[in-house]
Order: sequence, then structure tokens, then C-alpha cells
Amino acid sequence: MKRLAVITPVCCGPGTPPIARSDAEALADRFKALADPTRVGIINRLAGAEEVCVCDLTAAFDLSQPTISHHLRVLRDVGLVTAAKRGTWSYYRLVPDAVEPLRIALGARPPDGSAQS
Amino acid sequence: MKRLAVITPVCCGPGTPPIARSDAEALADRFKALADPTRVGIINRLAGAEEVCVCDLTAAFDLSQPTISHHLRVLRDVGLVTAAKRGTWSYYRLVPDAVEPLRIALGARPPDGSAQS
DNA sequence: ATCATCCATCGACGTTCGTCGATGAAGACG
DNA sequence: CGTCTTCATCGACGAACGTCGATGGATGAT
Repeated sequence: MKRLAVITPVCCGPGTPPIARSDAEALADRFKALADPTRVGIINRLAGAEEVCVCDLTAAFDLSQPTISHHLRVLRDVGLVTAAKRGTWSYYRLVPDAVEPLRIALGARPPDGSAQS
Repeated sequence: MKRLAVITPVCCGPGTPPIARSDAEALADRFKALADPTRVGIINRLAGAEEVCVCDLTAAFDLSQPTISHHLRVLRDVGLVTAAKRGTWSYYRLVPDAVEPLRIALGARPPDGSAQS
């Protein structure tokens, strides 16, 4: 399991001090979780539906079931997705609060009120 | 050198068809370039200034000069930054158009007119 | 109880990655 | 010219990653 620190200010601006090492690591861990086409595809599917069953993902990706399970674990470990087991099936969904710091790090304005120098 | 295809629609929405494999690969390549704390730090510095000299980066990161040069090459290869050599020095800057598809893939609304189903 | 389905974990494999020291090209300055 | 500085490339090495087949636990159906 990873730490998943709450990433503090994070972004840009001509006068802003450079990012802290620990924040850069936290961001890099999340970006690393997105650094694979299959995981990008999984995230994309999760973004298009409330919830997705693992069985649908194994069907969609032409990879072995353990491989899909592995990718889901990577995404879970950095907090980008959560799993919920109901009956025999596991359902995954996105965690918007984990995605947002990434957008901000890429220069997106925070959606509303947030610390901004 | 990598392909750097123009990433087409890309995002989300309940009825949207899943992302194409090639688009997922193009996105993953860019995310992979961000999947390292040092490169996140470099991008962050580039976001905070018009241009940054390589000499400043080697001074800032406590890594060897070849290592910094390697990280810059990774970022260049995916088109996230560009280099300009003036005299003895090389200056790097961000390429906003390469960063934007990543924001969009993470669910940020495109800033103005863009294809959106 | 038996069997089938869904899915997570394990162990192994080839590949890719991050880092370094060494080297060399290009320009600045005597 | 020769010498320094700046930076990119090369080659090597250990660590991390993506993939798979095999295994096993949980649940549901017969």
C-alpha cells in the first residue's frame, strides 16, 4: 500500500516556489499508475460509467485475468479507484478527489475556491 | 523517437465509446514521461517560468548532469517540452498543446471550442 | 456436498527504466 | 591555436514493470 499524502499547493505561476520533493513523488506515483495503455483504458471506462465490473474489463482488454487484476491493483494502490465486492463480483469506480491533483499539476485551474497565490 | 499522434476525442461521458487503443497508447506515453519525481519537478519548474536553462536544472536536482539530460530527452521525445540552443546554453520550455490532452483525459473540460459529443 | 464462476495473489520470465562515469561535439574566451 | 564550459550520447548495471500460468478463497447454483 502507498502513502497517498494529500498533495498541497502544487502548481505553477511565475513567483511560486518549486514543488517539494515529496509532492513530486506523490504526483509521480499517480502518473506512473496512468503510464500504461491498459490502465488508461480502464480509467477511461470508469470515467464513462458509475461502476464497472471486473468481468467486463477482462472481457474488454484481451489480456489475461491476472493481468487485469494486477492493473486494477496498481490503480487501487495509488487511490485512483476503489473496489466494492457484491456477491461474486467486484465493482470498481473512479475516485475524483485522487484525479483532481493531477489535473491541477498539469495546469488546470482548481474548480472553485482553493488556495491560490 | 516516438509517434506523438494527435490525440482525438479522448474523454468520458456515459454514452461515449471507449477510448481507442492507439489513443490510450499515446496518452500512456505522455503519462509515462511524467511518471518520475524528477521529471515532475522539471515540468513544475518549466510551468513557473518562460524558459529554463539546463544548467539551472542540473544545479537544482542533485543528480548527475547526464541523468538530467536523459530526463529532458524523455520529455522531449513525447513532445512535452522543446529545447532551444542559444550560444553555449540550452533552454527548455513547456509545450502547452502537448499538456492539454492529458488534462482533458483526466476529465478537465476543454477550455473553449473543441469536439465534444 | 459438489461443482462452477469470479477474482486476488504468487512465482517466474523477459523487457524497460533510472542512474552513473566516460566520452565527445559545439561554442566562448584567452 | 589551446582551454574551459555546457550539454548530449553511449554503455553498463541493478531495480522495477508487464505479462502469464497456476493456485486458492468466496460465493452462488444444483
